[in-house]
Amino acid sequence: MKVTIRDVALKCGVSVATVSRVINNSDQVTDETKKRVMKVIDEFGFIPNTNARGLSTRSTNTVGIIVPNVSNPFFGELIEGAERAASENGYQIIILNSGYNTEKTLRDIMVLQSRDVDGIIMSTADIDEKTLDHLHENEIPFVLMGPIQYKYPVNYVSVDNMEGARMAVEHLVKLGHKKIAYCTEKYDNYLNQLRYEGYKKAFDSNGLEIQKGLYLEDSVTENVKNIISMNKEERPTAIFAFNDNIALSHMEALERNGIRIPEDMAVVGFDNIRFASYFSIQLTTIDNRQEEFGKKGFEILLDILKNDGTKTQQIVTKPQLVVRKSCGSK
Amino acid sequence: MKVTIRDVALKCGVSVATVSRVINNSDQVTDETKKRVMKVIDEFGFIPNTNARGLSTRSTNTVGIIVPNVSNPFFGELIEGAERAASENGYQIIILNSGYNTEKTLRDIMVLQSRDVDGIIMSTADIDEKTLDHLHENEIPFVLMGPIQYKYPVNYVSVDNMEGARMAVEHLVKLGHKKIAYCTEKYDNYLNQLRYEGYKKAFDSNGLEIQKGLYLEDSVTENVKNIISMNKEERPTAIFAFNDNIALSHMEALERNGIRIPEDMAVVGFDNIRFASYFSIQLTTIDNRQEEFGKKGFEILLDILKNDGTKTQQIVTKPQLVVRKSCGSK
DNA sequence: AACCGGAATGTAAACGGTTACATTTAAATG
DNA sequence: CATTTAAATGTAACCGTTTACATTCCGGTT
Repeated sequence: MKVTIRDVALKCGVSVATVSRVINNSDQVTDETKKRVMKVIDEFGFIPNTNARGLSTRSTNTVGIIVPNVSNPFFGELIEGAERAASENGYQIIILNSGYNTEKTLRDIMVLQSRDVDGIIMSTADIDEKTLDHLHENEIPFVLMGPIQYKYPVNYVSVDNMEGARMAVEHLVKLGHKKIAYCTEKYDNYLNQLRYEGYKKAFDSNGLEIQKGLYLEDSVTENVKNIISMNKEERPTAIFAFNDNIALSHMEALERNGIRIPEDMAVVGFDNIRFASYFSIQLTTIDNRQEEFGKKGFEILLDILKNDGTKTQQIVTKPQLVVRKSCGSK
Repeated sequence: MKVTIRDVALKCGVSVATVSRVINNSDQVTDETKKRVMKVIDEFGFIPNTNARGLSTRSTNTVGIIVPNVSNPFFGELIEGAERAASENGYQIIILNSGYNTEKTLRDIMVLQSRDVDGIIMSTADIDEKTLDHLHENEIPFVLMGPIQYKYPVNYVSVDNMEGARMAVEHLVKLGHKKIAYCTEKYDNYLNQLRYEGYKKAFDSNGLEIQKGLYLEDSVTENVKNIISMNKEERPTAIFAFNDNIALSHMEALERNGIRIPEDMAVVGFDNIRFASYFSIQLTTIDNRQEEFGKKGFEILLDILKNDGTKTQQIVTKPQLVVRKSCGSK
């Protein structure tokens, strides 16, 4: 049977209130009794029940994290950063996997609500207006990982996506590329929009025109089939991929078709996932490691919780170009 | 303010018991009242509080998962499999990141206890005798992912590690290799022991002797330095790595030193992590994908919880060799 | 010796659900 | 129409904490 605060109190010959005071180390209990109670707590292996505690204090020292895919190391890093920061502050995290599904995301939020989490950290990948409305109406403290547009200001932390894309494409332009494909995967969202803006900006500021037919948003196989079917005139000499995963799968498919990287095709990604640095891959990309963001995200949340959450914070970090070998430079 | 079951009851003009029956869809409430209550629940956006519920039922429909490193996709997959299975059965999971730290693991277990989780799924990577004793004494239902030795039988699911290692090395032997290094990273544990057993077995059954000095357990840099310092006589022609991560980092370091894979050195890994299949990597390895295990693990746990947990289950799956290009065969 | 005040401790009502048991309701039976 | 019975609903105790408020204790003042 589970040992409760009452068992401890009984054994010590004190009241539950006193035991409660001891485990919350209140200063209004004698050292002598504190010691006595502690001894019994140890002896009994008493662990205070967090749920009961939360029920009475309305705070569970828990924050929820919702990501689209836990097995994607990109999000794994985000979680790790947040978990570490949380842990250091005596908070625990509950992780939910939304599977890139907005419906499930909303359900996940309710699950977290039903557990009295103090706040939520979420990736923007699977959030829609309805979800934001729900968060707003229910006055749930939350921080988003990624940029967002909404009728009210929200807390978020993100890299400057437009600028990152611009830098990536600028890098290609500086290397002499003029036909640069934009490869994505039907990411019909704000993020894609921002990065595409950056892509355009790089062209504009260099007085270049974007070729027709180089916005590729089908499956990788389709895109690559498309590319190899182009004649020398049309075929891009470089690819800017929406993210590293897309870059890598395109690289793989291209190589399978005898197109060498970087000799025949330069490639830049976005995110700088861990594998991008692997010797045999060596992807040039924009740094967007999530661990730091996870940490920052939690800190903002904590700030909201401790102080009051009246003002929102937006943190946008400056992107960094990581030059490796996939563009042939260096 | 948060809306409670009492608010709903009041508004409907029924008792809390009835509302409770509705949300638990008990069959002893009229369709008519059920409908009426439901409407108010919707209208109010009432979400039953899981913690309060758990407090009175002693069951939270939650299982905890403890892994050493969430940002490692190997564990990510494990989590994903478990999360999916849990979700399908109306369970939620709390994920804790132990950071390969046995002390933190024990603390994590207590955290989960304090939250009244129904059971725990854990990787064996950071478990010691003391932890197992704690689990045992506190009668916590748990399932381990990986093999284990303990004075009592425990539930676990694992690939047959010895057999997997044997198959991997056998593959190398069949390709004509006689000097095969065993590369690990101070994994001074049961898993390593098992895989090393398999390594030996492959030698034994083929009437071969293991060369001296080919058990490499330093850092990657050290190991590779060690290898390239060997003369043609001693230098291994193949590597069996404790896992894919170690295989990959050795491959990278070797290539950096001008040793080509597979021409100069054949490599086999263990685990078949996702990146092992990448075109430019093409690592031959033993399949040990965790998603299926996560699922199985949860199912065992569920079985323990629903029925009673008197008998333990050990599931050991047959390993599968995945032949790619890192050994030059094919 | 009576009194005071602050520190230590105790009492009991929350927190938001569930559920055994009690009660009401309504239909079925003689 | 009175009685029985089963179904629907209500009452209140309980799950394990916290905490406002009440009480006791004890040394210090007059």
